[in-house]
Amino acid sequence: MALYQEQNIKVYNSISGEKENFKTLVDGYVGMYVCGPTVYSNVHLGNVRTFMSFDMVFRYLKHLGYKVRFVRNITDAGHLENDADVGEDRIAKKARLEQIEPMEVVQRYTVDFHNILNKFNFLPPSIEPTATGHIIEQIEIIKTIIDKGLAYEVNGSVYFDVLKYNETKPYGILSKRNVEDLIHNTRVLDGQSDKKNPQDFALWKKAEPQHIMRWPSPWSDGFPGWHLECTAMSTKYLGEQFDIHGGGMDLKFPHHECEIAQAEACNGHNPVSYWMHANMLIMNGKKMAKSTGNYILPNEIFSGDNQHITKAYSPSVARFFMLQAHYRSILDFTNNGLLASEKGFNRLLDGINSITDLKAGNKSTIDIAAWRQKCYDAMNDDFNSPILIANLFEGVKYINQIKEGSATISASDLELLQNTMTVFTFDILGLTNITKADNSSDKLEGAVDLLINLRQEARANKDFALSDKIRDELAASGIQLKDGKEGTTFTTN
RNA sequence: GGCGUCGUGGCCGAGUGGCUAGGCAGAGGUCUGCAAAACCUUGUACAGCGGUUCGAAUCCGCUCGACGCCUCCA
Repeated sequence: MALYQEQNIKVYNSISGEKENFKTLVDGYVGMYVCGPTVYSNVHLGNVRTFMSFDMVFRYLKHLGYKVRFVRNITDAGHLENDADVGEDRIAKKARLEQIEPMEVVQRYTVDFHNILNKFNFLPPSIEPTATGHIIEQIEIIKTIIDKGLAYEVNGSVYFDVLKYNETKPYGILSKRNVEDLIHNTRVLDGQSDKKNPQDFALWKKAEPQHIMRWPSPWSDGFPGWHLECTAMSTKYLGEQFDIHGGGMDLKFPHHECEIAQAEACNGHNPVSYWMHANMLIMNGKKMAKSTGNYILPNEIFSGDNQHITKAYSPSVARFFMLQAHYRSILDFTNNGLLASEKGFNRLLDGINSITDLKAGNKSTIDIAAWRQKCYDAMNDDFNSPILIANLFEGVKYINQIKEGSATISASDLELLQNTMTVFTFDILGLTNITKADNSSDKLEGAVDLLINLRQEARANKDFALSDKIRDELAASGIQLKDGKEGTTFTTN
């Protein structure tokens, strides 16, 4: 029996606004699509948070024994500067600014994206398709929607007819908007005279003569609309209906709303069982966004080279910081928050790393099985990582109590404790055991051990001037000695 | 203006109609030659005003405030 059959998983569905029991379309399998980045500049920390939330979801579902096909696309074309649908393609604009080929921009920032995600210990998705690799599929969908009378062509561009669609299927079910409001509240921008109505959106755009990124189509040489890419790729790899569609909260409208409309128009049914939206990472109380300049790059966190932070933080500390908040909550990025997370994370690792020193007794004074289930309950409740982390600290408390002798544990429970701590911390939360890796530098360890021994001798001889000199000078070069019951250890920073 | 989310103790951040979130910081203690570290214990709370209820910080209404979306954005 697979783990997922033993657990009662609830997922918050954006479309209903409620936590729902998680039931997959095909038993044992999960199809999950997440909107990936537009690769026109370096990925910032806010982007990372969204992808990290779904990395955690992916990891947990896999842990539960589901066979998960996780598709996360790369948007490498079709993303317009503004939604009047008259803007320039973002990639093409960047290419012209930097005097390089559009695909060079795509390549550079795709590599950057993967590098950053690797540093954060992301699992690779099952499939990572690109928009430009699916032009044919997108054209086919447009043809179908036109045939059904829900899209129209004007001057080589094709637009989705929102009002026509709304006559049979409600437009706005995800973002809780109605077309009436949209008509009254959509800003009228210059240059969108091609559209019948301002709320219509582009499925295909004719390329202007100077536009470099272009593909042939029945309507014009041009490029596909942004919303259509995700419909084409999710349909191709996950089918007309699949289990989970994720993305940032800011994509709810219009992007995901348009996806629903396109899929309904093309295939005749709702494409997605569970819509999941990760909330924003903010800084200085404002949304982190490339377009406003209010953002921090992951590499700046690793190097400490940013005005908003006082020191460098490891990727795992940043990951821990973000997972300490629920994925549906807004999270405020602060230096104090990271400092607190760093200390807490180190405490968690110290606890885990000392499990191997614990000695089993005859019986357990702690109910490990119940505690383990609490860890599952936390994740089952809409992937509540903050509660899980609170439970892991409860585990650290158990470890310390056993170490101190105020609690005892049986051999089988000890194994369960260790397994639970490591599985949830490393496999599911995706954190890495950085202190262990750092201290495995053998040469340093040998040298410091020598000094530790010299200091012990000095202390035995009550030569505290020498012992303190060794301690202080090591500290000055970033090596901190820790006197414990079992002898002296050290950490580097 | 419309739609939506939120307002928790010094800070971050969960959750909940009655029963400890957790982390960091603070306080006390254990250990130590002294420290540091580590560990143990621990106080302070649910924006304001009304209402529902035996009971609300948790539900409802209003007020104030913050943020997001409504235009590209994870």
